[in-house]
Amino acid sequence: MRPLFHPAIEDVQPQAILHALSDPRRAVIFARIRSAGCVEACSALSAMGDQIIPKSSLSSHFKVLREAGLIHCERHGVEMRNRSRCAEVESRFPGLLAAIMAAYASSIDASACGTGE
Amino acid sequence: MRPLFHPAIEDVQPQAILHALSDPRRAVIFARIRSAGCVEACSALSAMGDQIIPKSSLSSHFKVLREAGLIHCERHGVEMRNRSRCAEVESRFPGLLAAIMAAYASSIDASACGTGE
DNA sequence: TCCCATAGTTCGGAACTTCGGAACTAAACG
DNA sequence: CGTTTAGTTCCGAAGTTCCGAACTATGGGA
Repeated sequence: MRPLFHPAIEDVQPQAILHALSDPRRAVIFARIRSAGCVEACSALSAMGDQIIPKSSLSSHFKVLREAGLIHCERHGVEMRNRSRCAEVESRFPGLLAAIMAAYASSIDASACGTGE
Repeated sequence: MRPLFHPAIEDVQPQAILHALSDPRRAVIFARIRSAGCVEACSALSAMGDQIIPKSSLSSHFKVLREAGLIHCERHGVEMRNRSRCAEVESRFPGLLAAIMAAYASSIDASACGTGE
């Protein structure tokens, strides 16, 4: 297929990161890759809570995360290995990812107090 | 005219903030309101560098920022006074705005510093 | 080797969002 | 009351996102 494009860390733009993470489903995908440390296949992420994300949507979410500079994707046999690029992003934009992920975590906490989700 | 809607701080969602600030023009508008401390009229912001933002677009950018919980808008005579809600947002999502604005500032530095995109 | 299964990508159309000009509303002032 | 200034609403064009169907790439058997 075509070689996957990954931006150099110095070309990563804050608006791309914010846009990528402004979709809650992408934020969850990224959170999982980030906390899994290094590797997670796309298919492992298709079931998200009670809803299923179609493959084509998942693929484009991964593309957005990749092109924003948030993850690194590499083919390994038949599946894709996804690593977060947290360390690089952290050195370019200190505190950004931590603050964003903490904000999501606290808003999930808050909504868990009342309703399901 | 209409009673302007402002979300309560506990209803503010991180995805709305990220979405609002993922547009560089809105980020610049917000940065100016934030650094001006309290008040800035819409019209003061229509000239942005070399490009002019039409009134209707500006109006909807303000609406997005307001509904994301980032600014407070109030009519004063014929013009609008816009205050940032930084302190409230900071107490709900500590470090978030600072990290985002610092990221933008550093990416502007980097692009001003020689190459440009 | 060929065929199949699995994992992801691309295509394309429907649904949604954003942009911006023209028309509108609201307040201030003569 | 008419005019000016500041901002909003309306609406069509342009752009983006979503997701099913068709496609491509890789690995494993017969």
